[in-house]
Amino acid sequence: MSASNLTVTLGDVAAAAGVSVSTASRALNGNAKACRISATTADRVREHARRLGFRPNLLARSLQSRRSGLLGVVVPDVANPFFAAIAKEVTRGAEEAGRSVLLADSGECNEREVTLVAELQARRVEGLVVCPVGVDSTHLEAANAAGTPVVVVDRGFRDGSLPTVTSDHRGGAERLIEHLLELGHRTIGIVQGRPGTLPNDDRLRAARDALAAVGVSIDDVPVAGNGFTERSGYESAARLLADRPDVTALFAFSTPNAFGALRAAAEAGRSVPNDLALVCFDDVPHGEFLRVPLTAVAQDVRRLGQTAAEVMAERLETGRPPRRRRYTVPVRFIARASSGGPLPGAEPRSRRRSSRESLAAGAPR
Amino acid sequence: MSASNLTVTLGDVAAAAGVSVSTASRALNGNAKACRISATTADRVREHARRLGFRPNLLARSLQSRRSGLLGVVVPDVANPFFAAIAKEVTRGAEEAGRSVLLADSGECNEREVTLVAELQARRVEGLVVCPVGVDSTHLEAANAAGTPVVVVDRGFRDGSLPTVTSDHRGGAERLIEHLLELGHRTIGIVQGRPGTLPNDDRLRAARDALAAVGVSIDDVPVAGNGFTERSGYESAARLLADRPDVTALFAFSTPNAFGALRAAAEAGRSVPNDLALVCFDDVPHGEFLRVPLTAVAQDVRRLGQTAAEVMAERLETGRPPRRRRYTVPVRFIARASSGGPLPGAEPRSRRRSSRESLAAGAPR
DNA sequence: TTGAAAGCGCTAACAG
DNA sequence: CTGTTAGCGCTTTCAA
Repeated sequence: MSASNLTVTLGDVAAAAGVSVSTASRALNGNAKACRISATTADRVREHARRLGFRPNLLARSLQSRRSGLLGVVVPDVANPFFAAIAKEVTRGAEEAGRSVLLADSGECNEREVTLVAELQARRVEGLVVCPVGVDSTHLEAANAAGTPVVVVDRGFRDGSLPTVTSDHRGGAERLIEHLLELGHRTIGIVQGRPGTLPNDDRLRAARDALAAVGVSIDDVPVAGNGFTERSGYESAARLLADRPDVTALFAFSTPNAFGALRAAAEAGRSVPNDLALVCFDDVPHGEFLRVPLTAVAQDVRRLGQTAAEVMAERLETGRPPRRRRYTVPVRFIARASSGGPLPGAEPRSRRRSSRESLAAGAPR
Repeated sequence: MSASNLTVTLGDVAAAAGVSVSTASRALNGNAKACRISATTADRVREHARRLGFRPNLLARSLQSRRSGLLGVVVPDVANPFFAAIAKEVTRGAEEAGRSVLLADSGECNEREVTLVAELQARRVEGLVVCPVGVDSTHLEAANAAGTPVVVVDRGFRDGSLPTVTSDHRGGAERLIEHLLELGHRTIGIVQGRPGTLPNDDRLRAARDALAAVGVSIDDVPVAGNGFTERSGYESAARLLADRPDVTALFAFSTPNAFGALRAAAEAGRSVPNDLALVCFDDVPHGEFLRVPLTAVAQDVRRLGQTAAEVMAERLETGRPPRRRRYTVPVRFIARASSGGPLPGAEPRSRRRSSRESLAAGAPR
């Protein structure tokens, strides 16, 4: 029996085989041919390595080769299926490239993110894929400048130099607003997520723009909310419905926001979609089994992760900086029951094809 | 400006400060006092370290100290919220203990799991938390024996020596069956998950036992299914409903299984809960917004992960083997609409308090 | 075809 | 109080 033994070193194998460590190293690394090691010697070394259960120490190898084979991944909440899906695709990509993933959870806390990034750098990760908390990017810019390539996913920063992969937030928001406009809605309440983050602000701006385009003044667009959570959705929707009883539709910026809004609507005695239309950014798994299936814009989370993985892989393999700074992944509009039918008394209005839509660039390839 | 610079070594700092590397090392590791380094020297070293942006190379430190500070985590599918939640808790626990997590995704493939475990061992992880694919454990037993402590979560192995953290599968299954029995059901179809895995087989056995206890012969319990997926749920439920039109209730072993069964029921023209009761193991987030809220047994996923983290932490900190081999986390029964009301013509039957229930042991502390 | 030796960056005995 | 020395386990010139 040759149970693998973590304490057996290359030296032990070499000794057992009666060769030097350098020979053993060469024999085991397939450099046999290249380094002109005799077949018999190579076999002997391999045989002894097997017998002793030799497992090369990757820490030592990394130290010497200056290549850790590690990729750092930082997300605000691993338990969130959205980030979990991204982590999965990135992990898969890394493993295909022979790298392992060091996963860290920032818990939506910027300071923690800073610490974690430093820690990962100390472990000499070769690259960093980060879904940042989103308020500050100096630590990421610094890491990138210091030679650890950084790719940012989901949330990002309006300026700066980091390659960023996001969904087409603007296109998606615009599409949802257009949909509501088609149905005759004009007073649309916005249940936003976390202000200051790029996805939130992009969606908000796009929504306002789309409304402004049909003459709805910005003051006539009630907005509330302070996070992508159900709680924020509930509280802000409740407030919105109380303050502005004239809203006929709600646009929630996340599914938790939408579920919160659903609760608030129910408590306010407004049934969806009859007394209130509801649309949301992000789809919910098994949405078809909901009591009120939600009209939504689905992000292609896997593609988000894959794109990040590809951008990182290219950066790592070629050593060249990324081709672009922004990679925008298209979203998918799904009309379902929650947005209801045309508002009574509304003149039908056909959807004007959005200029953005055709711009939504896919990932390379 | 002192941008952190990954290429600055301890030697550089020492040179700049005009001391030897050992002095520099001691000054920076807080061993100043213990090693009687003069305060001024220590300060000078620290100052230069800061100025140069020195970041200690953890790979080198790990190699020398023989402590990688790494914990390996292997799950069948990171994108699955269940495993993501476990990964999160374990990650949190590891980070609290100053360790980083190497995350790997086995993709439900046993061979891949074997490879990944070997890879993680090569990276000298100090411990391994694994949600195994579940068919073979020799590689895990080997790792454990070779000195890398292994903790198994969710799926596990009936025999072997690995400490295992699971939900109370038997108690949960028994509870659901009891519930259906109370409502008067006697012909209950089982939409199982992946046969051969411990959770599946434990649930199946408990369900059969509970039915046998009221005189339902094992041949009268139709069972179908080959995975925890929606597809398996759909196909097996369809088959079950076709072959045994007399079933009045279905017990799905996972939420995807349940959603599949829901589709199959709809296609078979049986509405839930009126023409067919449905219960399932595992809860679904936002279950209250489903058209037919599902009666379920919810696993305490976070506690599953926390327990695994604790068991691992204790093992790592004390060096002692775990106190027990099985850690069973209680589940929570939630009655909702999908199981319907009492079956017409069924004599009411009060629930016999299960012997298992009181046995469901919590995690230590 | 193989070995000796140097060194990756760090820590820790052991001497001063 | 601080420097010297010897590695941790591996790869890789450079010689032989």
